[in-house]
Amino acid sequence: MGNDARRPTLRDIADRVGVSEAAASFALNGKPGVSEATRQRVLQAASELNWAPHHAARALTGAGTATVGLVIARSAQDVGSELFFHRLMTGMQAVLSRRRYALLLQVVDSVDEEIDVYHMWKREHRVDGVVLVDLRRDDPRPEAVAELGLPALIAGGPDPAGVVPSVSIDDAAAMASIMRHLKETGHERIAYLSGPIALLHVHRRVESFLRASADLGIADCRSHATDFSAGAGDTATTSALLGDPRPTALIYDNEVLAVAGVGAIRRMSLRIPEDVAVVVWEDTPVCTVLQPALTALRRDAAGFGADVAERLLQVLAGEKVADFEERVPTLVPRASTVGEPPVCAD
Amino acid sequence: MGNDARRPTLRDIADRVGVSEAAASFALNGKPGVSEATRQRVLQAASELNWAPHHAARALTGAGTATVGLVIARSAQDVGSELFFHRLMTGMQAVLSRRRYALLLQVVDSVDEEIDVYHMWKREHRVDGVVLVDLRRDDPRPEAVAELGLPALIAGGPDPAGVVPSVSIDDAAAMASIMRHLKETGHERIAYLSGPIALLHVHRRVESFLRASADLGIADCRSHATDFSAGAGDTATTSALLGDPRPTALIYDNEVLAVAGVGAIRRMSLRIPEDVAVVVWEDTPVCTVLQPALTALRRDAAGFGADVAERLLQVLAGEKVADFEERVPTLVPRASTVGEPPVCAD
DNA sequence: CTGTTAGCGCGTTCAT
DNA sequence: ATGAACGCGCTAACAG
Repeated sequence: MGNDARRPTLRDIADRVGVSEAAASFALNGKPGVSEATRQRVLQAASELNWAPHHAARALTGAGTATVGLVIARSAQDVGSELFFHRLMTGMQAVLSRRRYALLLQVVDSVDEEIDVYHMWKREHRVDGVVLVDLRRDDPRPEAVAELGLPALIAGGPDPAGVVPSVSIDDAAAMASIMRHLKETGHERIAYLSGPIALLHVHRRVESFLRASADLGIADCRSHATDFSAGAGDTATTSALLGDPRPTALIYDNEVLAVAGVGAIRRMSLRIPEDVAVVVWEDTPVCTVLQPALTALRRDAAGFGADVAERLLQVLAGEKVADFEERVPTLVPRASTVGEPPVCAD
Repeated sequence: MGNDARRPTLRDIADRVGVSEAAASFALNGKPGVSEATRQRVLQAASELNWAPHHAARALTGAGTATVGLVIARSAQDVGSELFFHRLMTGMQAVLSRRRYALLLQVVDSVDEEIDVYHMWKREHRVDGVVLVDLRRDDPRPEAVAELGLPALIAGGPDPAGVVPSVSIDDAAAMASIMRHLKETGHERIAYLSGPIALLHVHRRVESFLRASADLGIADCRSHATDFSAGAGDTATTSALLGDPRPTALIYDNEVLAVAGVGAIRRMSLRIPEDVAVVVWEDTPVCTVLQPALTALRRDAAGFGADVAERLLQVLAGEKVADFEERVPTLVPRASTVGEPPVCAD
C-alpha cells in the first residue's frame, strides 16, 4: 500500500510553527522578513515533516521548471554516434543533477517535428531551455528557438548564424593533428571517409581535411562521403582503395565505418598498416582490441556534455554566454598507423 | 528578440468567446456542460490564439505531470551496456512521445542515491511513475518505490519480491538457444564469461547456463564472472582457456568482453572457430565486421523499451499489469561458431 | 525589523 | 453555463 497520506504543504509547516505561510515561505527561501529564530524553527519543522515544494506550484509562480530539454532526431541515432550521444547526455546530467535540474528527452523523426516539440514545450512551459545537437548546414533550429524566445545552447557549433551560443569541439585542430600524424608517419596519399556533408561538423571536417592537406603539402587527399552505415563504409573503402594511385592512409569518421572498412581492406588482402594505415575519429573499446589496434581520436564526450550543461545554465541565469571551444581531442596512436605492437588496453 | 508577448490563457479564450473560464475549460476538455455551438467557438478561439494549457497549472490541479522518470546508476553505465541502454531509452521515448509523455532522466552514483531521487521526485510531484533498470539480487528499489507509492515498472525483471510489475527478457530461453546451438555444432566443453553475479539478469543467465548444461547433457560447463571490463574479458578468457581440458566454446556476456576475449584467444594462437567457438550475448555492428564474424544473440532493445513504456502507462492508468516476457531473442549464427564464410553485413 | 493579509498564477471542479 | 473555491507557493502591500 503506497502511503498516500497527503503530502505536507507550506500550510502545515506554518501551522506547526505558529506563523503565517508567508513567513514560512520567506524562511525557507532565505529571504529577509523573518527573525533568525523563526527561520530555524521553520527549517526544523520543514525537515521534520519532510517537506519539499510542489514542483508544479513553483513553476506556476514563474520560477522556472528546473528542466532542460533535449530532442533527438532519429538521424542522430545512427549506430555510429549512439555511444557519443549517450555519453553526452550522461555528461550533461552529471552537471544538471547537481543543480537539481532534470533532463527532458524526446525522440522524433525529423527536424520539423523537432521544432514542433520546441513550440509545444514553450507553450506549455515545460522546459527552461534546450540543447541543440547535430547541427546541419542551413539548420532552421537556431533561428526557430531564437524566435520562440526559448533559451538554447548548441552542442557542437558554432552557429553559423550566430544567434545561439554554442560549445564546440575544434574539428579543425583535431583534423590537423591527425594529418600531422599521418604526415610524420610518411603518408602522402590520404582518403577521408566522412559522414554526410549535410552535417555541419562533417562539413567542417572535410574543409579542415583539405586545408591541412594544403598546409602540410600533402598533394593527394580525397574525401568520400558516406551515410555512416557499415555498408557505406565497406563500399567507400573499396572504391577509395581502387583509386590510382592507391591511398596509403584512411581516416574514418566513426567506429562503424572503420570496422567495416577494416573488413574491406582485409578482403582486398591489404595489410594494416604496411599497405594502408587507419585512423578513426572516435576512440572506443573496439579500437584497442582489434588486431591491429586502431589509432583513434579520443574525445571526452562526457566532459563535453558537462560543459554544454554548464553553459546552458548560464544562459538560463540570464548571463551572456560566448561561444566556447573544448580543448582539442587527443590522437591516440596505435598499431594501425605506427605499426608497433598494440598499446595495452587501459 | 524572443516574443515574450504573454502566453494566451484560458481567460483570454473565455473573454474572446464571451463565456466563463469554466465553460471554456469544459469545452476544451470535452466535458459536458457546454452547448456544441459554444464548444466549437471555444475550440476555434483556442486554436486561433495558439493556446495550450500551462503544464504546471494542470499538474497543480491533480492531473499527473505527464512525465516518467528514469534513473541511471553509474554502474549501468559500463561501456558494454551503454548501447543497449541508449536503445532502451529511445524505444521508451517512441511510445511516450506519442502519448505526450516526457522522460525525465537522472544520473547517479549508487542505488542509495537512486532511491533518494525517487523520494525527491515523489515529494516534488515531478513524475507520475518510474522505470527501474538493472535490478540486482536483493535489490532494495522495488520495495522502496512500493512503499513510496510511486508507480513503477521494472525493465528486466521479474521482481523476485513480486511487488513491482515487470517486462523482462527470457534469459533462460535465450541461454538455452545458445546452448542448443553449441551442442549441435558439437561442443561438449563450454565456458560462460558472465558479468557480475550481483546483477539479477546475470545470475539468472548463470543458472540457465548450468540448467541447460544438465538438460543437454553437456558435462563440462563453467562460468567465470567478470566486471564487464575489457581487462576482465582478457584475463577471464586466458584463464578459461588454460583449463584442462580446454573449453571448445566461449560465451561472452557483452560486446566488450567478447572483443577483448577474441584478442586473448588470438594471443594464445588459437583459431576461431576451429579451436574455440565464440558466442556473444548482444548483436552489434562489430560482430558482423570482425574476422571471423561473431555469432550473437540479437535482442530488440528498442522494442523492449517500447513495451516497458507501454506497460508503465498502463500502470499509471490504474490498470493491473501482469509480468510480461518479451519474445525470445534470436541467435544469429555466424562464422565464429559455424565456421562458414562470414555472412555479409546487411 | 518582524510578521500578517491579500492576491496572483492557471486551470479544474462544485455548487448554484 | 456561471461564480467561487481550490491546489500550492510566492510576493507586494501593509501593520505592529
